[in-house]
Amino acid sequence: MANTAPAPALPDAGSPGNMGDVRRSNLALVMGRIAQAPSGSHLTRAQIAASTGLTKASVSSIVLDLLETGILREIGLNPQGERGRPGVGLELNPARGVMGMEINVDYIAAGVTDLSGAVVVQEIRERDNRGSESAPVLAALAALAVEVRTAALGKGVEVLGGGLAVPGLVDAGSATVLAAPNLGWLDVELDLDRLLPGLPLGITLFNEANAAALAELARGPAGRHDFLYVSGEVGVGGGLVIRSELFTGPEGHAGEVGHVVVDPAGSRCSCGGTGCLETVAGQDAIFAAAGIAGKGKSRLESMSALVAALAEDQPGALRAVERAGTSLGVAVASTARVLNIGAVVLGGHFAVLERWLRPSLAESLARYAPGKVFPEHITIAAVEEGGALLGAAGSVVRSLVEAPHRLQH
Amino acid sequence: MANTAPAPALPDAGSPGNMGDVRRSNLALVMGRIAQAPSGSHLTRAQIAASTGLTKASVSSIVLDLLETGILREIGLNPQGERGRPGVGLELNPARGVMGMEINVDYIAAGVTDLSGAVVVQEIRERDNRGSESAPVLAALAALAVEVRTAALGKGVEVLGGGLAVPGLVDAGSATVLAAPNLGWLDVELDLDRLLPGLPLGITLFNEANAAALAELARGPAGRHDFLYVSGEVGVGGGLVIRSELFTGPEGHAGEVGHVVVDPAGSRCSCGGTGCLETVAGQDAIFAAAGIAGKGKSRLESMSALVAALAEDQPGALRAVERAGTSLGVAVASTARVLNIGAVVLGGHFAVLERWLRPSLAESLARYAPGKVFPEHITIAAVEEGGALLGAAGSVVRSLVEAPHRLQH
DNA sequence: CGAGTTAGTTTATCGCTTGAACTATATAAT
DNA sequence: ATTATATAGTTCAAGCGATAAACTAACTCG
Repeated sequence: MANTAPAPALPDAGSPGNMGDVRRSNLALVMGRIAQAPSGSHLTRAQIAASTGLTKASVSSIVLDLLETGILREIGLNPQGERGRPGVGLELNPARGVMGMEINVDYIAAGVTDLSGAVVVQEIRERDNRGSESAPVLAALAALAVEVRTAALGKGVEVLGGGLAVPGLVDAGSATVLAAPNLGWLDVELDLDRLLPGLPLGITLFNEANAAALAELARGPAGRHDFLYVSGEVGVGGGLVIRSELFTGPEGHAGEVGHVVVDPAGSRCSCGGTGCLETVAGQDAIFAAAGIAGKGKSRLESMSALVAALAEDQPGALRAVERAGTSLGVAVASTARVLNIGAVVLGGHFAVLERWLRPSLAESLARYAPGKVFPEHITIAAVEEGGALLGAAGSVVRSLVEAPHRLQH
Repeated sequence: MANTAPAPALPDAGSPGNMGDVRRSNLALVMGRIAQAPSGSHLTRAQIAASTGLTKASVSSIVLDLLETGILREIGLNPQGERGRPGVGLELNPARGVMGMEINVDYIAAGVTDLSGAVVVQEIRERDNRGSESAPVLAALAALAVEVRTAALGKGVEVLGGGLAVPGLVDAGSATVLAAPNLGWLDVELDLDRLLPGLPLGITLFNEANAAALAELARGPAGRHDFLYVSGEVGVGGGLVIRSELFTGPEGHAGEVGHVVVDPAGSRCSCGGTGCLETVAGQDAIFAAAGIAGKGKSRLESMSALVAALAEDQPGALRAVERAGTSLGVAVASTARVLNIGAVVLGGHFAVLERWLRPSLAESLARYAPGKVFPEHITIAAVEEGGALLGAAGSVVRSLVEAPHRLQH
């Protein structure tokens, strides 16, 4: 129930195809058209038929199914003025939504968006989760989630499914957090169904950086289908989006740019490796190199101190960030060559420090991947706050759009 | 006609699905079962029905279609001894094959395999293609291909399609060699239909390292679905296989391990970058570091000289190869982290030098990607000669197996 | 030789798309 | 107002492909 990994619209070779598959595929096709239409565009059955290539008869039948599930809604208003019988508009039902959740080092969060991605409710609760057992954290999150769900229901939005983002390696299939060093979690299997029971779509587990990358895909500039999202947090995470799909690799945790080797002669990393990007460009590494004491300060305070130091042109801070930019360039260059990726989106502290990071990053990319990653393809994340939460929710919506039959019966 | 990129068995969302798609999907399903059966296993319709989940009636109808295209054959012989009516065996028609072709720096080659991958004819012709215009090279290859085709026909094998491997960046869609530095080709669009006209499946263009990786997938140890193939030639190329699929990235040329940065302070690379793996582990780089003069010697001669030097424990040669191994380790470690890949297959000169390369490579991997790539997952290529050729041919066969309807009518 | 067993084909049925005919509802022309 | 025209959406017969069950075919066993 909880394991709703993004499934292909049509069955993978291995199981026989039947006419039900055709139906499912066409349900997804129609659903996709409606989902990608700009809101207020008054899409009609006839238009869908024309743009998809399906016949009007098929579209009518498919739309009927979708209306019955409740994810679609007819709009009575018909914009007159054109000749001929006016069509009935179709749109995603604004009374249905999904919940995004996040567990992070300093906080837990939950929010509900409707199916078009608009935020209905959102709640962040500070909580020091470092080294905490998973049970109390999940209990706190469950309480928050129930609150947020009733708040959404109060606004007329019913929650169909959920996504949970966690800062660590996850196995979505078994709902297990394999390793979240900053939380101190190792091989923790989460009982997601108990977190928020009775959701028709269940709850899916995501890696935080991957979820943030997905948010960037959904909410960033249109037409960008391939990029590397680099998430600067305590560690350095990454999310790879290739042809508008999250690329997760054979075991589901690709995109770990934080552990690309940027200096073979570098220092030891918490992962056991040597010279990883994280040892130069992670938050702790930058604070240390900039001479900002971390003791007693929260990460947010340290970050403000760093920005202040940079604004005052303090050489130590400038040098630390410059070095991070150069190393980030090396890591991105290597990744770009191996993966044939030409665009980079900076998130987390890399977005905050972009002004000071960019020169050395651009220079480094020009040196190590000339003609591959151009400065204009280095951008900062469009989503500032709650990226992981929004990305997790958005991904659940997307998987629903790609397999709407899951709501039937 | 020529652009037969491996297509999914079922239509990508975007075009309406109809019952024809179901048929195509099930044709591929049945075809797949027959193709993956060990030769001589006497697969029957009933067995296929049982293992695929299709009904006997459907299988019969599908098999009939496949027999009509000529890719399948019934075996009259029925192994008696079991009770009940004996089934008729089905197998890939050994009278059908595909042609693999290769253009490389020092030679051109063409060969025909049958649909089960067995080599029917193979011909390598030495030819210095360095800096040569594409037209004469293609003319020579066309002549060779025609010869090989008639030779195959003489052995009763009809060629259905072909694959051409080239050492450079290619765009399979437009049959264009974007850049092949070692040939001196830049943006050369190939007229593949003229190379060998009248093939029902056309001819597909491949990158050499990618094709070799595919050969490794098809002919290497069974059960290995994810690996990085590193091809050591004049340059260092790579092929990424993920979940038994070639991963080519958004623009079709992922896997370029040769240009991962292994030493930010390293020397300039022919690609314009700095400190790329190729500047340390490419053939020329190793020869130079080992003190083996390239002047006047062919690459083969230089390689023999190097192996001889290594066998004699000459320190210069040992150091050069050790350094290459260390750098290869850095590049593989970075790649492994970004792509979540845990196995490496060494091809080209890396396979030849494996004995001397392995210690430093293993040590390097232990240092830079501890717990990710284990020494026992570093193996040398199972295919020694003509890997690219076999891989290109095999990939064409595979795309046929995945979409057998392309031969209908 | 007949009973039992398994392979493969035939036939009726069902589900889904298609295309054409048809109904519904608007604007534009008379 | 009435009629013509245009467009939206539904209905209905036809076709295709999968399914299940009945049937025929070909072998082994006793």
